[in-house]
Amino acid sequence: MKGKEFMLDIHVIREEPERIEKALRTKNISVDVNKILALDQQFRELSKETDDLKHLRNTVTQAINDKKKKGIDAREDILKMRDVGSRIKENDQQLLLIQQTLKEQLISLPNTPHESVPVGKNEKDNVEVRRWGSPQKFTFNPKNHLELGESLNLFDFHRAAKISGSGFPLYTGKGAKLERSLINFMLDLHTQEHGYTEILPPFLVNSNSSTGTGQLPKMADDMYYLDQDDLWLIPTAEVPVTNIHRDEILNRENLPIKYTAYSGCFRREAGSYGKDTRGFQRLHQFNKVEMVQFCHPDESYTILDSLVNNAEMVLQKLILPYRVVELCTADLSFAAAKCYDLELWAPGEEKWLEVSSCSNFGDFQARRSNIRFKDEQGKNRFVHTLNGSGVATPRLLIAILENYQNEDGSVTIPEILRPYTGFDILRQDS
RNA sequence: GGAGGAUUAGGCUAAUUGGUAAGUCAGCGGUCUUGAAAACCGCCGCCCUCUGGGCUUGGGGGUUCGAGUCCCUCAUCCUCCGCCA
Repeated sequence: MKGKEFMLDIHVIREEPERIEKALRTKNISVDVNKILALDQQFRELSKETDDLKHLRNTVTQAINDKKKKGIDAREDILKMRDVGSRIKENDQQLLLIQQTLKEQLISLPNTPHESVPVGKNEKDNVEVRRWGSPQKFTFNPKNHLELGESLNLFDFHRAAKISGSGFPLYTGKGAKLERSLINFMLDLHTQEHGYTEILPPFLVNSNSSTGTGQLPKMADDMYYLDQDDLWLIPTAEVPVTNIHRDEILNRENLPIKYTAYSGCFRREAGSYGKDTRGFQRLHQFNKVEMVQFCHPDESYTILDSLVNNAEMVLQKLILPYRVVELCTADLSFAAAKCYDLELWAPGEEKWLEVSSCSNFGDFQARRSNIRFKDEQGKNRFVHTLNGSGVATPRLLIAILENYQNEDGSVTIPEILRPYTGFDILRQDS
């Protein structure tokens, strides 16, 4: 049995079952660790017994070989081994069954929160870390992004619904150009100033990839699935980009490896109908620039801070007011050990909108995906993985339209974007 | 979609035509050295209840006392053909 199937280290569960149970409880997950330990125990006992049988077979089989070479009759040994062979086969089948059950249990266990994460019961216990910029004071009643976008002909949700259904964006004219400009601006920022290598990944991935980053098995209902080809539409570039190095041993000198990638993102949003669905707030398809890093275990929490800063720079260069929120234990995603969200202020909607989520996964994803490096002693160890949005465009577009709107209904383009858009203001008649 | 070839550990490469994976390079540790190189020794895929065992030749199955080797099946890559943006 190989260790790579496990996400939480079975050794850690063996040694500190209470700590794991307690840590998962802060994530609002109740797990019966004893059930897992019992399976593990059962597996190891039967495994030992079978290994002994195999040892017997190996030695006797070698003896048969020697006898045959010397011309001695070995029929008795062969007959004996026939029985041993069938017992081994039975045991192996039983072992496989136990192993599968154990694997199902382990693969469904979420990551444990880092000790520094504030313990909380729900999203209300998230902690605001800092704010940047100050919301504009309007001398008029600010419009929301839908009113602005429709009057400026930037997008068309009615026709999008005709083509695809609700929750799919259709950008038109300067709206489409603005969207493309945002993507290019962010990619240029991360590659030129933050040292990331640009990636343009596949948008469809197989089940192994989805399991590696932790989307499967828990999030299966939230992803689009193509039954005919057994492929999943990616909910984020995190999935294909992290899986670039699945089953690889990375060179220690190359760490940290930093990738940034644009991708379309596809989410079924099952169960979230009705809330926050207006306009660009929640979509089945959207664009996002993602940052992914692979690093030495000792560095991951330092790198998390810089990752958050990289994402913040997008918002600062666009001069948009935002706040940084640290998620409490209960609000952490399945695979995350620690996570910060960036939220933009939207004066038209009058609320904070999440545009980025920056997480450290520790060795959780690396363990599932078997991504390792050789450490200073030449031993293979799992890397740590991190990723963060840098950033998602729909809510960024909302914030730009609503923060940069003028009294006459026009919208000024943030200065940093103008080289990309080629225009500096959006007017009704242009 | 069809035909043929290929897949051995981090890389590269062997294995009596069925007899239980041999080497090499890189890397890590050690001896030696003022230091380095060279040389030599050990480690260098995974698991276990670790002075010892077991597993591992792309994945899964079969035949056999015994499979890298024979059979079936799937995956990936290469070449050719067909179709097509």
